[in-house]
Amino acid sequence: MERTPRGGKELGFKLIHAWIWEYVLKHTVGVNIIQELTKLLPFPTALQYLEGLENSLASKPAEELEVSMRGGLLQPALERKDLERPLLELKSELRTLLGEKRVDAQQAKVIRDEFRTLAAKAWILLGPLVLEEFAASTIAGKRSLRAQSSVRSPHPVAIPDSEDRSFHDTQETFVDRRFEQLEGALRASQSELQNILDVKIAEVKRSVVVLEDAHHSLKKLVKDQAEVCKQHVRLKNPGTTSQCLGLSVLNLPPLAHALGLEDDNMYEDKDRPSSNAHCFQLSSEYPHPSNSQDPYSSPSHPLLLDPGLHNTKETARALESSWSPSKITGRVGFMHGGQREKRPFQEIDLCGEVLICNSEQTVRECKHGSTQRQTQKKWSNEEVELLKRGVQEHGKGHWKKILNDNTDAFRGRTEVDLKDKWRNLEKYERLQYGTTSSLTIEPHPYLRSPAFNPPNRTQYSRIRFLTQQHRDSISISPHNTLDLRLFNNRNGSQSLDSGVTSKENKTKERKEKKKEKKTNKR
DNA sequence: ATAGGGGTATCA
DNA sequence: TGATACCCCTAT
Repeated sequence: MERTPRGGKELGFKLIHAWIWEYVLKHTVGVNIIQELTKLLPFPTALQYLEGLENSLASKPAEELEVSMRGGLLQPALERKDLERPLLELKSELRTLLGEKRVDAQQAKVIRDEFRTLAAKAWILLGPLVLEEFAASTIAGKRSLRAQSSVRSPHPVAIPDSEDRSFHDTQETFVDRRFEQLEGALRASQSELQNILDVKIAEVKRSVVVLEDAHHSLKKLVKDQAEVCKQHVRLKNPGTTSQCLGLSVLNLPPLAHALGLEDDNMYEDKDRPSSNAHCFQLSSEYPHPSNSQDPYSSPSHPLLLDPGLHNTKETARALESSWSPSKITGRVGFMHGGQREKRPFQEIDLCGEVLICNSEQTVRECKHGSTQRQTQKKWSNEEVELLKRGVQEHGKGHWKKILNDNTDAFRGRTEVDLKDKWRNLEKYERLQYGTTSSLTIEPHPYLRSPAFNPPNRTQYSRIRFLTQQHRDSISISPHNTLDLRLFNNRNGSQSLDSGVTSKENKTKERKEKKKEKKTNKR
């Protein structure tokens, strides 16, 4: 039987060694670790394995060999994942040990043993590839061995050319040189990445400045506009002026702190904290972002502009003409559909210039001859208890049944009221429905410090609206200058007016649509 | 009839 | 003044 030339075995040895090192290098950062590993990696197991394979190869006819290889004799016994995980674990352990510079003999032995096992496994994984080269370089022409493994080495190993001096180098030199190459490449890519990162950071910083400027100018604009609006629109409840003009958004915390701001669901009601107290309780777990080390702490939300469109002078006039005070006085006490037992209406001051209209909603009501808003009626404890019992009995969603069960207690309420109340109970008292025992207060998963109160539903919907509305008109040009098409050249008022017109048109369209519907019904 | 979006009166 | 409680509208 022909003995395999010595060179073949050396090559195989080098290959697997180099591969292991490439692998380790790829997953390791510190040079000291690599140095330490060098001492721990004799690979005797792999060597033995190789010798065993060599012998069995030498004693078998070629056809049989090929069959057995195809049949899976040399197929990798491991998935790469299986190899990777323990190696990574080992690596982190090594890093810890080396970081403390206390690798005692016993620890070293454990590590060495584990690495031997891994090396053996690595050999199994790499076997077919190595053998292919092995066959080609040693017994070329005599045997045709082609490993049919579908598995490829994750890190292809450069096979030293036979003319290359490195082929004759000692094992250590070979590996060392490979390290230098790889380390150099690593360093180069790292500095390249750092450069890219620096450029990006600079860009972001510039953008932040631009956005802050924009924010300030927009804020000023909003305030000015708001002053104008206030002069022309008198609200029924002056306390809600800011609310109706959307000025509350001006007081928002820096939104960019909010993780996942882009996520629309973030500020959904279900995600809101049940109370500030609860927030406070949770704040220790989730410190306020301002406590973090982030040097790019963000400015406030850049698009905090409320056009206050339906509260402009024009709108106010339109409202006055379409909704005369006398009409309203006449309508007090109107029974809406006759289905609901009305509670007494609120006194409305129609004298002078009090304009009782805060929103489109009210406009619609007036236009269609509906009544004014019901006065609020507080839910009594009894009612709430009845509602809870009803939900337990009939289940959530069967409001009519619940209402019919207690027509007296729920006098003046509709099934919709029950539904709304239950919604609030769920929302703010974390009430669950179903079994009796589940009617409890549960800790809310929303985690936020009290210093950061997310915008409420109204605020958020405004922000969303405004962001959408102004997305096209405000943008950052490629030259990092703010493109304030809407506000440039002191044409702000004009541009804004045109915005009003379009908004009014939309409102008109809606109204007309409604009219059409009504007439169609008739 | 119900669910869910949304406005606003009122509370703390 | 922000947050909640209550009420209203409308698609399904």
